[in-house]
Amino acid sequence: MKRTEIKQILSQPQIGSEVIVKGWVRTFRNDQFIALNDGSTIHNVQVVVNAQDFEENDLKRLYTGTCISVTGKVAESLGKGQNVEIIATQLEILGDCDPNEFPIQMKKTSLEFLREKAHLRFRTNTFGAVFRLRHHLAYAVHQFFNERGFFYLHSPIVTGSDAEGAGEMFKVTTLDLNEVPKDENGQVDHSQDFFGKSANLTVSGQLEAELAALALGKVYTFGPTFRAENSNTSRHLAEFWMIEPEVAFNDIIDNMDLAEDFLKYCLKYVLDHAIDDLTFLQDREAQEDKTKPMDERQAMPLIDRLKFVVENPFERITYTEAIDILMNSNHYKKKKFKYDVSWGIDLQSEHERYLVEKHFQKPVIITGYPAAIKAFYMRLNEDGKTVAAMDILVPGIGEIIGGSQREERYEVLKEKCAQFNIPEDHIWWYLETRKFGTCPHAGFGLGFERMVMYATGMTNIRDVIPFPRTPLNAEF
RNA sequence: UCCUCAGUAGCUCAGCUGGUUAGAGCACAUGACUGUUAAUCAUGGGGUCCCUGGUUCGAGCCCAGGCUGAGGAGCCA
Repeated sequence: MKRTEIKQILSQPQIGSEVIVKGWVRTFRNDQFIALNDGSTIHNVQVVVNAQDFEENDLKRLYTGTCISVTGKVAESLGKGQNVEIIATQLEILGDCDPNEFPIQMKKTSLEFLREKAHLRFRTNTFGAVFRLRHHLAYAVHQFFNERGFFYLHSPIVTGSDAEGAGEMFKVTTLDLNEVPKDENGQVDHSQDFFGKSANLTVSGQLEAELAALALGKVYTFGPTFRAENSNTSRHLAEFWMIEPEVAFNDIIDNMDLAEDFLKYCLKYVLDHAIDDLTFLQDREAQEDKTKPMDERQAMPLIDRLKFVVENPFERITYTEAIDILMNSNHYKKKKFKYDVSWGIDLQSEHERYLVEKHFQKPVIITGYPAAIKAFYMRLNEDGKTVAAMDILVPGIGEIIGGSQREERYEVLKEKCAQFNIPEDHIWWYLETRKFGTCPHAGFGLGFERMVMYATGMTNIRDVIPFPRTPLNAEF
């Protein structure tokens, strides 16, 4: 007989049928009731063992974490906490779990502690819920694009390009680091390296996605991305997953529509497919909030927040309007901003938070940033001083999406390269697409973990990726 | 990288103005109970007070340096 997953037993119970369930003990209460979880759902199934039917020595091995296989009959529960339970007839211990060594307990443990036990934290309700939700979101990403005729493009992870300037890069080399070959100028001689030139881990698949979009029409990337920045925040990782759609013939308005539809689709998908896990995380957040001061608590419960985003249009404003709102705010007049506001500045975190969390209290799309503070490939507007860039800001997270209409005009792009000190021979292949059948196109980048944070309500990005890579942390 | 805060039992934490043998809850062991819901009750074992150095008659507590973690900032997704 094959095992039945707990999710199925709980959702479609067949009273009286014999089943085999396998999983990990969460609690063993009253020497009689096992709360068993197999990961298929946040919920446990209650297994009832009558002491006289089993070896006492076996029952003594049932600790939190013990892996067991149970044969038994599905029955209506006599207790109050559950509808069905399994009356055990056979019990096999598959894996013992010494409670004196196993660090995970059913009582509260801090996320910081569990982060140091990354190999075991999957066994907690919280991380079980988070990683099931992460899966659903990833699936929703592919489904969204597939339904709209996009092609999934695998952009390279190792790249010889260092032109994007999106951040510090991790070097990839097979040179002997103890005896690095040098050229006549005393520089590292990468001609002897694996690729015959210096290579790095990618910081973005965008440029490659543009190449493909200018032939396939609509593409998206969804893969790991690496930044060697020494960032120590709850919103940054050295290795994270990024989604980058790129669409030929789209302008900045189409781009905004796509991004808004995309976010709403993914959040609606988890509302429709993972409500149990969301409910657990919502309750967890509510518990957590009770320990916080009033002004740090969530204004809305998690599920309501997600529904609100799904059901309401995002606010769309220009950078210039954003600056006006900030300068006319009481907050500004009372000099509560640490950084001053004037046209031309890069918006600081405090400014973005004010706009999103205080002024609009909903997701906001800001467009038309000054050209000087944005990347070289963004399309110059007719005013000659702003670019067709867009950032989507959400409450609690800040920037979740950054995108733009791309500069498709060869001469303008060459001029921008010169302004940004990007040697043309480094990205000659990118420039060639503007020479051979160029067309307007647009795209954006979304940090997948930021979306997982928003959907789960988790407040530290290290808790929404299985094995977070951050400065000084690559143990697992 | 900068600023702030923290580090005490396996976990979550308390520890007064520097003063005798460092505490609680959970976990664990033993026993009781046996339809429990993070079961409950009783008893018990369990400590490199982050590390190094200093001040002091005396340091978990004060000082200096370091390590680690968290929050915020910058960079960004």
